Amino acid sequence: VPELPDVEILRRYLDSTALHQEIESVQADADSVLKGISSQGLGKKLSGDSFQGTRRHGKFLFISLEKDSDWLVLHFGMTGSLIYYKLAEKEPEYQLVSFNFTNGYHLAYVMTRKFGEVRIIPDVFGFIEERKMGPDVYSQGFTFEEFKKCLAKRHGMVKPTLMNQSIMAGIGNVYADEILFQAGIYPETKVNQLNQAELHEIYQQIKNVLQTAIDHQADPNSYPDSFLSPLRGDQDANCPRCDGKLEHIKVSGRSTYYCSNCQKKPG
DNA sequence: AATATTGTTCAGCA
DNA sequence: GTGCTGAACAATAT
Repeated sequence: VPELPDVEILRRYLDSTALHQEIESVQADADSVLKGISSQGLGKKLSGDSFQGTRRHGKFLFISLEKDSDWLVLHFGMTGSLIYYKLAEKEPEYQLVSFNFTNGYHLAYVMTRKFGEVRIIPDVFGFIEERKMGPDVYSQGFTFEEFKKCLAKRHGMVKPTLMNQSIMAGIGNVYADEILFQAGIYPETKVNQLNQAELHEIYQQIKNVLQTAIDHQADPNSYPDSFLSPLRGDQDANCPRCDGKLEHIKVSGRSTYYCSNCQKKPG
């Protein structure tokens, strides 16, 4: 689930717990998530240094260091999270990497499935370029004009387009459904069939849905009653807006929830 | 006990 | 070359 709002909450969590503390050692399951560096290499790189600050682009979290100019990169795949803890008996299950601080605390990078990424990079901008990532949809610079530029000459279905990180970065399966539900757009609508009003509504709902999710700690259980995401997987849930039956289909291979009454097929 | 789930990458096709 | 779609990947919960 770690999409933009989840990663933003993890970023703030790290900011409020693990900055400016000397790193004593690092343990890492090298086979699973470490990329381009060994467990020992990572330990050697970070030991004696400390986390200085954080940045986020899409679903990637970047951590700057106080002594070294390189950055630590974390991607949380589908099931990743961070847990800051002190006592050894509190060590979380499925901890793949542990940053151990001299004050006795640990920051755990936790993940049940192993689709994640932990690496060291020289600079954030170069990494974003190299991965061909589109603009971060939560940043100030992501204006309606920018959004329209991203969609220019696109012909695919709107849902996979919103989820394509090389077009725009941050939206995943769950929030794509939420954005299109709030905007009243059928998920398989072709991008080139959207009119100006529909494009603008989608743009506004990107901003609105992500901000609302962040304001609620990316916890679906606390989202407003008008939201669709808390109802995912609930077999007999009805549409929060019209009380009609919610549909569950596959779009481009991904599980998709929508309301056939509120989100009409075009044409 | 099959099946659904999540994000990214990549094969295959237009 | 380029864009689009869907399969594959790991491991758990149901």
